[in-house]
Amino acid sequence: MERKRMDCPALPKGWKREEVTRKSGLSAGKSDVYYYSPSGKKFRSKPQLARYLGDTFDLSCFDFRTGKMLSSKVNKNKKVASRALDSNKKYDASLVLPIRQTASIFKQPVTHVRSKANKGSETRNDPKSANQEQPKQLFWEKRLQGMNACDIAEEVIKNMELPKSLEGLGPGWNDETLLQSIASSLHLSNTPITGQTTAPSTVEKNPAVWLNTDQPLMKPLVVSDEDIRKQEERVRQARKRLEEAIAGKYLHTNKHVE
DNA sequence: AAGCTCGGCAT
DNA sequence: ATGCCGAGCTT
Repeated sequence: MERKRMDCPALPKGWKREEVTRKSGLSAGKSDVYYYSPSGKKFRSKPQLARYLGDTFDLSCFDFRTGKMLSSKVNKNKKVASRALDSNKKYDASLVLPIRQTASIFKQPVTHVRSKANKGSETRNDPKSANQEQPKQLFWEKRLQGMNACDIAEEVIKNMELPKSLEGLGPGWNDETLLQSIASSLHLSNTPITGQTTAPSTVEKNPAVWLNTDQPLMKPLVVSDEDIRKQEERVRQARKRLEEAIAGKYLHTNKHVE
């Protein structure tokens, strides 16, 4: 059987995966999976790998046997007690987002408490308060960390690449949080997305005062006419490829999807 | 001594 | 059923 150390795209660069089929004994035919660090150290279990990587890399979605990121593993550690204990109901913890569950395209307040004075008269689903600002937790986007879109086979879809002109801001931002932050803003707000207008250093010093929660955690961005023209061209090209694919001319050219 | 392999416990 | 790791076997 093959004993090739293959690159493992789900892990950081330089990590290799190897699958060795047992060729004798009671367990003949079964296989063992090993990983090799960039430095060549061998790993033979997920706990061993996790111990080594520590906070460096989140293995919670990582399937050791297949070497792929599986969304079915998301939230497997977390539990929602009341529902999880109700064994009659089918319940998938991975479907519960850390944000409100209502259709978020429209602003739908759940409960709005005006003041202590008129307790008992909170408005619930009051249309009048629908356009009022809802409080947002600072850096709430962090709760989206580690969540991924996935396809029907549960394989995690790689994050899209962001233009390098987009720069995040806030404590420990990275491409993942930036993308999630922008996506959330586009989804939740109906105002233009322009980024934070306060200097990044000022925001970091006192977010409670200077952070604009309507805007994503990114530095201000100017979109030029040139950018728009380029994007229009990309869309045009994509539509053309789609048209051709539908026409059946290129049934097997799904390599260059953008 | 280090690396490889399969058994077998634990889950 | 299979993930994990001990330990015997090979190099």
